[in-house]
Amino acid sequence: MTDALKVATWNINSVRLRAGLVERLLTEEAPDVVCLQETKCPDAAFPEKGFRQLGYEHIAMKGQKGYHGVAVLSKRPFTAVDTRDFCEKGDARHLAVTLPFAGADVVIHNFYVPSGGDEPDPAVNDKFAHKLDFLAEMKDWLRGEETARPAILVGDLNVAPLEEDVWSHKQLLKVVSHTPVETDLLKEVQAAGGWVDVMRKTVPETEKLYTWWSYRARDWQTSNRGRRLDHVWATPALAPAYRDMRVVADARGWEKPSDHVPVIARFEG
DNA sequence: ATGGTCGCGGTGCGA
Repeated sequence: MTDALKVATWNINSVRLRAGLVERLLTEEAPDVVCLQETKCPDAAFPEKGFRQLGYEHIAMKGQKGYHGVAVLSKRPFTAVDTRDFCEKGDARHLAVTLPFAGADVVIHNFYVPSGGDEPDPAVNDKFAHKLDFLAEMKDWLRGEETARPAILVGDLNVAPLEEDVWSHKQLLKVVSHTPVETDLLKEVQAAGGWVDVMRKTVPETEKLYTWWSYRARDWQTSNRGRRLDHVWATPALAPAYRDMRVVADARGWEKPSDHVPVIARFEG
């Protein structure tokens, strides 16, 4: 007997404003699990009714007013829900749900890593210092016991680690999201836990791959100055179950879009 | 050419 699991991740940039877009994704793609970031919504105001009506009856959320916020919508019940307060700032940037897949309990981590502001110098920019601290804490925590089991990590990591994860490696070397200090640190997080960057199993590192296009471009599609800020990782125990993934780039052209698009990964075991 | 656009909450801040 084989089991299949379709996991989506999407920085929605206000779940209340774009609940209709989430419902469109649920209807058109029917993922088993959707991890949302930047919900910008207190838990009491989360627009869950429409999601439940579409069969996503299991909802974990960690919201805060106006900023950040993560949530997980699922067709399958959770056996556990946890959150960790990275950097002890009280920010809503992490949720971990556990659910059954192929006879085992799989942990799905949903992350919203701090964006880091404009100036890539931790000495003068507290937001960039926070981002580096957050990534360092991920590196220390997401290893050993935490990664010795089947687990998936998704989310907006706000770092485009590879040269072909940005429209111009050279022009973005001093731009927050692609500076060497960040890309090196993100690769250390990956290596420390043995995490596999499964998106790059489907699209080789030599090919461009983006999940985000700025609102500031006149025409996102024509200028196509994208970055891969959203990621799907799997532990070595789960990586063999990975099948494929798709970046739903069309969603950048939907009405009143988020600046990020969904990534949907499929596992079979 | 080094700008530009969003969402939130309430006219500035974070992304």
